[in-house]
Amino acid sequence: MYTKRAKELINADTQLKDIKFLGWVRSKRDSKNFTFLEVNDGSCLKNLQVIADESIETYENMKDINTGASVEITGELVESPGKGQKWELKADSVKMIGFADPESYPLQKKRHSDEFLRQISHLRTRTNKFGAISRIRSEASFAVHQFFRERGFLYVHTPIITGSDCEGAGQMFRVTTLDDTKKPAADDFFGKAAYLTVSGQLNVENYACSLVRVYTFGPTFRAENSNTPRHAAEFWMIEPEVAFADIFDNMTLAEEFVKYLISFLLENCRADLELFFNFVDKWLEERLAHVLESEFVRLEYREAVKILEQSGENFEYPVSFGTDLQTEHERYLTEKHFKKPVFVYNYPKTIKPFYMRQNDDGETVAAMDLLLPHVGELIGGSQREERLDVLESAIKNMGLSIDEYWWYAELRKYGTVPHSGFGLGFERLLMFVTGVSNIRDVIPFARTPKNLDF
RNA sequence: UCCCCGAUAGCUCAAUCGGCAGAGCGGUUGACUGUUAAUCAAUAGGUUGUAGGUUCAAGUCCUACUCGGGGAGCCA
Repeated sequence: MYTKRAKELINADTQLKDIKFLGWVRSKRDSKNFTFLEVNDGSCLKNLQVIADESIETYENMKDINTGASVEITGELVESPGKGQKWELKADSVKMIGFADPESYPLQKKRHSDEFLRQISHLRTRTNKFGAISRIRSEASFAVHQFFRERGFLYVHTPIITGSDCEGAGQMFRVTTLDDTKKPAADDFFGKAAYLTVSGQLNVENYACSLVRVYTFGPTFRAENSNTPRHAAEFWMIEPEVAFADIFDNMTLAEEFVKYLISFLLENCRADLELFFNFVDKWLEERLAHVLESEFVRLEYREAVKILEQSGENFEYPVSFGTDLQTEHERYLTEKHFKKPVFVYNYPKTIKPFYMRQNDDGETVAAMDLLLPHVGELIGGSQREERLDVLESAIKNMGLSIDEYWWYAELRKYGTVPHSGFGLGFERLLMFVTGVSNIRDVIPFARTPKNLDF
């Protein structure tokens, strides 16, 4: 007896005897003398069709086997006489492992709304769409590691708990064991205030300045009260950091990385992606192909402002040097003007954090954002300030304490090197690749303001 | 956090001017010898998000709140 997954059986080359198969019933179609079950085990998008004749000994079990039940089937994989599938499992025995009460089981064969499925996140991976997302997410994670490993990067596990009270990106969640948070932080577990990380960047820079090519890939937390389809309080971020690399090397790496991930998924998740091409976004396949073919635009912030000023568009927010680009501006650049991914770089230093490298013009820093059509900002990164005196005055000018960053500054004191890196929001990438429009649907159990179920 | 929209059966939605609470799907029961979101017949299922208010009468109008969606800000 061989236990097999649906993926192996559906792609089998020959008939197979003595097969054991385990999974959950997606649908049941019965007639007087026989029953068809569609059984899914999550190994692939397709269900395995099981046919059980009333003559088998265990046929009586069938009356309790309804949509949602877990089952163990043994039998023979044979060519299916029906249309729609090559193989089917002809059951010698059907056994119910776990009952699912059809009166209350919330999933029906018909399509459900994403909003409804979010309320049953514990069951939604039993649908085609969320099963597919789960497989794509897993494969994409693997591809991230493979991309960096092929290029000699080391994977660094940067801490989740941080003591820096300002990492330069958003509000932080406090971590405490105090029963009263008004007590002095000196009495707390770490003897100082602690937070969940908003970025592994400062730590991973340390490693780049000895191991040259490194990256982090882990959970990241923002306590911003953001109520949008693109933000979550807990998300996964990929942050490569490379020594001896400038802002242009950084953009080259980012472009290669994004293209690699898309190609990898098109090759390895074809069947799952087709669900999204067919039912989620009809332009998706074309858009992905277009990104792979395009050379990403590299546009200085100053140039971007000029293009926007001369666009003739009636923007709600005016464009001028020194203000950040608004969503409407980003969309104009990626969706109307260039119609492809755009790097915008060399932003005014007044709107960017202290660690970005100051350019010789005295006004801008070597920051870069990658903007994608229909997704917006996928990547934010920069060349880092490697000159100790410039860094220290930037920290001071932003009203931060140099003492807090002594270890970060010492990288510049001992054998400093130019280095660059970026952060890529993993869920945003998944949204782009699948066309799914809400971040809550590409992460298993979403954490967003006022939502901490499951 | 701000602006707009919404919440009616398990799900997706309808309900005219404020006047008897409806459909499809799903469920249940039955029929059917190869089904494919099976088909056919019958049937059950409701404190209309919560709390107030206006009215002879509220799913429908008003107020607050909760949750959801879209947009904005913040950002990945």
